Amino acid sequence: MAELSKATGAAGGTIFHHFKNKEDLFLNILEEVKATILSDFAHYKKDRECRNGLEMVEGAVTFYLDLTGKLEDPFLLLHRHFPYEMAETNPVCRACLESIYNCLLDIFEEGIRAGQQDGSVHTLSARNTAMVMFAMVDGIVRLNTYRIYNAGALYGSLMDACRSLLTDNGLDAP
Amino acid sequence: MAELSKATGAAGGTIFHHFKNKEDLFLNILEEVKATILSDFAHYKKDRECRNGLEMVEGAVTFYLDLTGKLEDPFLLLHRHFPYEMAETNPVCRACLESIYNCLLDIFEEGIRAGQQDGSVHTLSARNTAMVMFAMVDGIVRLNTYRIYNAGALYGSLMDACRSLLTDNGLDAP
DNA sequence: ACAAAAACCGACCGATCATTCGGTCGATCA
DNA sequence: TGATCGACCGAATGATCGGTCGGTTTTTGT
Repeated sequence: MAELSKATGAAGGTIFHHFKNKEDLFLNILEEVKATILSDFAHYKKDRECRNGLEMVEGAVTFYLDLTGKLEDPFLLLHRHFPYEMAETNPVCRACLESIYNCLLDIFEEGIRAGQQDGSVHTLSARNTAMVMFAMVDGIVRLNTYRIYNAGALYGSLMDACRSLLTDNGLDAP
Repeated sequence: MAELSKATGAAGGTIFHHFKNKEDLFLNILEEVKATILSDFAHYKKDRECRNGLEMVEGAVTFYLDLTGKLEDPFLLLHRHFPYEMAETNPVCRACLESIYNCLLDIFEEGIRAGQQDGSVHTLSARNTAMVMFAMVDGIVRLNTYRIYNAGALYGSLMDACRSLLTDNGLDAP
């Protein structure tokens, strides 16, 4: 709170004039993060152009990488443990997190489904594949922010991995 | 500290008789986590049997999934933000984290390299592919522990994804 | 058996925490 | 002009935090 007070220039007590308590403050921040991500996604969705489903997924990966770069602090927040701990008891927090993840996952899933129809993607369960891909991309982003390795050099390999995930020989099939 | 005191049955002051301060205490815990993981890895490495590199990698994924299930608390710690924040100023902490991640990554890399030699794996950069695969597997584990989704049902799709990553048609090639 | 050492206790300390509250200030409207 | 309002301040609050310390108990070595 002291840091926030200094950063905003507002006195300590003023913050509690606008927010009930710390939890309420955090929830407002989280809602704003959600709004930003959903809005960025809407803009991206509107003016993207791609020839097939595979390109849509590739665009989604690039979009996510750009997004995490542009919104470094919000994603640092989403990579912390606290919000998920809070979500276990606070339904508002849980709903907010689910909205964010659903939005991010939908970008991948939509591309996969489109690719399945036009033949550019060979995979059975679109949702499952979307989650695995998201886990992969987000895992790289995390490796990058924690700077144990220079994972920034991995973006090329990451895109290659995504492509081979989607264009394999039907290993998902029973 | 109060929780720890209650859990161990030791009085507050007694803990500080054995550890210099909280940071020292945390570092000791982290070192023990490292020792446990490295030891578990050594045992796994000793009595595994696999016919080729691809099977080695698949075994590594299964090993990692088992490990995160068995050592739920230690991996919860590794999925928090704090250790990585501490690693930025504390070289001991950083070295400890690097040891853990190097160990985990090496399992994957070793299998990939073996597979490249026996022809069961088609990929160029073994280290990069190992990191991408690790990010994917660990990403799924994180999704699972945070319980936003029931990611436990994804282990099948995860293994499929790993296979198609390793047996693709050389998309990694220039 | 006994002394030295180590382990242990819990009251206590200062610092910091989130939060409260009495009061100031400038804008709005009668 | 004067009354009412919300925004704002910053000192004060009690709770909790990591850490200390004097004294007691247990273990160890001889």
